[in-house]
Order: sequence, then structure tokens, then C-alpha cells
Amino acid sequence: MTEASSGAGRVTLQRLARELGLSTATVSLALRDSAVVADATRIKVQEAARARGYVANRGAASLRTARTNIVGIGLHDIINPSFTELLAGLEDAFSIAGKTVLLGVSQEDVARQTRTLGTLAEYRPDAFIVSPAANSTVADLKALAASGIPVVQVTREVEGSGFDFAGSDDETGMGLAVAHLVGLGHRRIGLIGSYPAASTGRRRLAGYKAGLAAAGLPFDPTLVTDGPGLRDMGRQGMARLLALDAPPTAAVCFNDLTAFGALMGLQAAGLAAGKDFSLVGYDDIAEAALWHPALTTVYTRIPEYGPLAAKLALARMADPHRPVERVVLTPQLVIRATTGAPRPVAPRPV
Amino acid sequence: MTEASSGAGRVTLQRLARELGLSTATVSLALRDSAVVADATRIKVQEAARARGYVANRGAASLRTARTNIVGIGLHDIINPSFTELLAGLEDAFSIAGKTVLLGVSQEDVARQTRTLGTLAEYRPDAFIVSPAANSTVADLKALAASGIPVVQVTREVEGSGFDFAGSDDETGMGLAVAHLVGLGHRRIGLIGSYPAASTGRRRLAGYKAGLAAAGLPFDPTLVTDGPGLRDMGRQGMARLLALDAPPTAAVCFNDLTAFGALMGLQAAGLAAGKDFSLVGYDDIAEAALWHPALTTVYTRIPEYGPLAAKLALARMADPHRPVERVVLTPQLVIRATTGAPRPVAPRPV
DNA sequence: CCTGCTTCCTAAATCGTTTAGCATGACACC
DNA sequence: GGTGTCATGCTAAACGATTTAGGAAGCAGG
Repeated sequence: MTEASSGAGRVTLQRLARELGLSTATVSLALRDSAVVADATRIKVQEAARARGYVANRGAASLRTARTNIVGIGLHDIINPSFTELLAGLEDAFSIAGKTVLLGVSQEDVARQTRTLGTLAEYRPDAFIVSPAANSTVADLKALAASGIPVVQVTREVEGSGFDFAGSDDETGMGLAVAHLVGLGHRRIGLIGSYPAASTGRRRLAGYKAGLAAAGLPFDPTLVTDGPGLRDMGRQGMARLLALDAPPTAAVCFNDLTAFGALMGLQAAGLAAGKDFSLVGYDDIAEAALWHPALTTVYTRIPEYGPLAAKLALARMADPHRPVERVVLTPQLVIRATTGAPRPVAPRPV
Repeated sequence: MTEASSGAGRVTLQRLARELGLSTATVSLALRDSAVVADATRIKVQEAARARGYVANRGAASLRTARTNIVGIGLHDIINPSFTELLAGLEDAFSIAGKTVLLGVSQEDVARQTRTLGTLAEYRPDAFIVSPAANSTVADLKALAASGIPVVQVTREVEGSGFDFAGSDDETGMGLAVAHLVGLGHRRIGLIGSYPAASTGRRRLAGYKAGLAAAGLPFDPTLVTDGPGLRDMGRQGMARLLALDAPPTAAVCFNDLTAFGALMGLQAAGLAAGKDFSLVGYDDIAEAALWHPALTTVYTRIPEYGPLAAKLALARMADPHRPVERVVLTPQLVIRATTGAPRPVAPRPV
């Protein structure tokens, strides 16, 4: 009257050992190809294991070895294609290294992040990969630090946390975008999606300011719109910029999603991107190249993050005492069709 | 000279108990708010736990309780936005139910899927959510079935596997798309992205055929292009259709990603979607509405899948003997700008 | 003083592995 | 035959929690 699989309960190492007339030690060693067990025995054990459908219980093994082969990944969001790509890269890289991913999503909510990371910690991952929720502080990550488990921050970082970091040089990237627009002749350049709640947002804002300064242009706060990097926000931000008395002739965006929204805003105002108004995105997700018109944007080399962060994590697992490492990739400007020289006279919507 | 956190090693239940002068039994019960322990004791224990930074070891607990609160999620892909959305929905729903997600991605590779699911199984998840890789057979999932762990298939299914299933009525959905095109006056309608390796592909093909038959139109295999649902494939498929002696005037696509590629193919041929050629996507991912021109597509109600699959899984955990349940959502046609009446004369590219 | 009942807590078994250290037997060597 | 060396496999103690059966203490009632 038992559930699936004949016999009572699951097949464990002990049962296997009893049935084979061996000790659990020998069976355990045999299954892991230890050289200390005779070939004949090893083969016999492995065959029996396969035949009986033995599946090791890693929880039990981890209890003994203090290694779970789990990596806890805590992301602030996975819907944005750039973070999906990050997650996919991480999963792939860790999978190759024999680690399995335990996933937690904070949805930009610090309280939820605390809860989620706490839960992940209970599974004793060998390492954490974290992209902190907006407004996270060092204190919010203190519990992680106290756990003694290696932590690698990816994309975003909490300054002063003292963890390894893999990300992109946001300041330089945004500087490239602004310089490109300046080179085309633009003098009033907006920023859609200032997002100081995240380190990426702060640095992109800094890059924007630096870019203006390098061109001798003044920083005008009214040309900056706030909000997280979502489509809606891009659209609203663009609407606000266009409604100004002296609207900008171009804008850089916090990310590509924002840019897509901004493009809709342009379209709604009857303006053509690349002609009436120039727009630069950020990230270079797959859709950017396919969009119509194709989006000029800054490539942050997202596909490299996953493997990179995984490498950092594996290195720290191997040597917890190695110096903190920060890998900052240099982004690249990708010029497509949404940027061009400004119209002689600044456009005003009717 | 020890690592972080004072004292030797981590703080365990036993240590906590010793320091408090209590037994581990009492501490364990107190931490879980058992009514059997005095209020004063309970509070004292919980405060001490917090103060000492105690983090329960779920691996150890699971060993005893045979419950891990882990859900193994094996997806064939997570890059496609529709599956990202699925994953996000699953994570959210399970997180609310107190379950944590252990992730595995097969990348459409059956061998990799076998490996991945095998690894996930070693962590003894309370349930599996699976979207099987293309060409998976019942045999490929037999190991899962034998494990005695509840399995819920989502989106795709392996016929005859006998697992619960949450998905969309693909046949009806594709029928809607074809009927819409027929209603606009189209008589030669292609299918870009026949994908018989997956149940979704087979059913969408069936729906395509049924739609044609319902309109009294013949099925012409040359109007069908093969391949997985990726952008490149859509572009190539469209190129092939347009190169035919008698090209179709419209086409349905396996999914939105394919449709985006197909739109590029149209553009490359100098044709305007919705005017020179009508195109219908499938899924209705966020980009579909924002694309230019906005994509007519079939909404498969993806956001509902995650919570739905989670519900099925939780129900089966609660009662492993309940009858197998298949929930099939009815999709909806979303008419936007890529479809219209056919041109009097079939277009030919130069 | 005994019995019976609460209330609060403990001892000990248990889950399924890993691993340090020891036992055994075979064989060779002197 | 005593001794040393190997190869092989076993014993037993962890790992860190949960849980069941039961014990000690206090108190009431006879």
C-alpha cells in the first residue's frame, strides 16, 4: 500500500549497503570513485545503485561536508531582459562548475530582500551572488556578511559593503553617450530615468554630468526626469521633457527599457527619433538592434557578467582570504538609428 | 584567528541551548512558537537567537522532516521573455507559499535536462515544475516519476507522462489567428516556425491546419517554415516565404520572437506589415504592444501560468493521491497593427 | 502520604551521508 | 616464523536539526 517504487521508503545508502553486504563507508566511497575501493567492488556498487534507482541525498551529505554546491542568487528583478540575461549567464556558468542555483527575487523591496536572503542563507549556499535592491544599505547586507559565506555583487553594488563586485563602468558609459550627442551638435541634452536609489543610477547620473561638463555645457536639473528603469517611466519622462518651454533636442536614458518607452513618447508627439529628436539607450538588450528605428545605445557587456561573477565567486570559495576584487568592464557605444544631428530649430509639439 | 563572527564556528541550535542552559528540544520548539513551551522561555530563546545571529540549517531540518521547502524548477529556456515571465510568476507564487526555487535550465537539450533534473532531485525538492526540453519522451521523465516527487508540467507537456499540467489551448489560439486573417480576406496564409519538437509546436500546427480547414482552404506545406521560436528563424522564414513563386499574403508565427524576426524580414524586403503583408504573433509579450508597428498576436495569458502551476503543485503536495489535473487556459486574439486586408495583387519583392 | 493532573522541560532516537582511524588478510622478505 | 607493507573494507563518530515518550515539580484532594 506504499507510494511509488517498490519496497518501503526510498533507497538510501544504508539500504544499498545492507543489500550488497557492504558497509556504508565502502558504498559511499565506491559511488564517488575513490581509489581506495577495489575496482570489482566499485563496479558492483555502481551497478546496484543504478539498478535500484539510488539518488544521493545532498542535504545529508552537505550536513557532513559543509558544502552544499548551492549558490544563492538574489536579484532585484528578473523581468528586465538585461537581468534575465544575467541570470541565464550565471546559471550556465555555475552549472558547468557543478553548482546549482537557488533563486530569490527582491523586486526592489529591501524588506523582501532581507527576508529572501535570510531564507536562502538557511540552505547554506557556498556563495551568494547579489544584485541589491534599490536603497539597500551596508546594514541590510550585514547579515550576509556575518554568515561568513562569500558574497559577490553584480551589476549594482552597495558602496562600503566590502564584497567582490562585477559590473560595468557606468560613469564612462554614460559619458560616451553624452559625448556622442554633443558630437552630433546637441546642446540641450536630457536624462530620462535618473535613479539614485541604485549605484548604477548614481553613476550614470554622474557620467551624464561629467559628459556635459566635458563639453562645457551647463547641468540643468529640469532636463532630468526621475524614476526606475521601466517603459512607462520612459514614456512619461519624454512627455515631460517635450512639454518644457525649452525642450532638449536629445536625451540619454537610464536603460533600454526606458528608451523604448521614450520612443513611444516621441511617436505620440509626432516626432521621429533620430531626426526630430535623438535618443540613446543603455544596456543593448537584444531588442535594441531590432527596434524600429534601431536604438543607439551603450553596450554594457551583460553577457560577460554572469561568467565573470561566477568566476569571482568560485575564486573566493577556493580562497576566502584573497583580497577583495572589483571587475569593472568598459562599456561600448553602439550607434544605430535613433541619433542624428539636431534640427536647426528646437522642435515643439503642437 | 578565526573568520568572521566571534567564537569558534557557527552558532547552532545546540550551542544556543547550552548557552541558555536549556535542551535543544526546548530551543527548537521555542523557535517555532510551540504552545508547549512557556511564554517567558520562548521569548528568552528567540531573543538570544536573534542576538547571537542564529540561522537555522534547513538541510539538517529537512533530513529529519522529509520536507525541504524547495521547489525544483526545470525550464527549457529562460531568455525568451515569455518564459522569464513564467519564472518570475513561479518564484513569486512559491515565495509567498514559503517555498524557495532551485533552478535548472535545459537549453532545449534532453541530455542536459536529464543531468539537471537529476541534480535537482538530489536536493529532494517538495515538488518539480517542468517545461520539458524539445523532443523529451516519457522515458526521459521516468526518473522524475520514480522519485515519488510531485511533478507539474507547465506550458509544454510530454503526452502520456501522467503529470499535472498548466498551459494554454494552443490549438484554439492558432485557430483564432488564422480565422482573423481569413476574415480579413487572406487566402494564402503561411506558418512561420513549425516546431513539432515541442507539444506547443505540434498543437499550434494543428490549430493552423484546423483554421485553414474551417475556412475551406487547402493546407500547403510549402507555406510552412520550420525551426525553434527565435528571432533569426523568423527572419529567415519570412525570406523563404517571400521568395516563393506564389507567396502568401499573411502568416502566423510560432511566437512573438519569431514574429519580430519576420517583421525584420518584411522590412528588409521593403514591405509594410499590416499593409503589404499581415502577420500574427503568439504569446503577447510586453514588447508586442510597443513594437512598431504594434504586433497583432495571441495572448496566452502567461502571467497566469506561474501562480496556476504553483497552485497545482501545492495541491498535489498536500494530497499526492488526487486525480491528475490539467488546466488549459483559453487564449485571446489581440488585434493591433500588423494585420489588415490583403493587397489586391500578391506582392513580390524585387 | 498517596494519587492524579498540569505545566514545562529533557533524553534519546532519528534522518542519510562522510571520514578518520582501525582491522583484516594476503603476500613478500629476511 | 616474525615482521613489514599493501590493499581493502569496516566501525563509529560526527553533522544539526526535529520529535516522541516520559520525567520532575507543583498543587489539589482524599
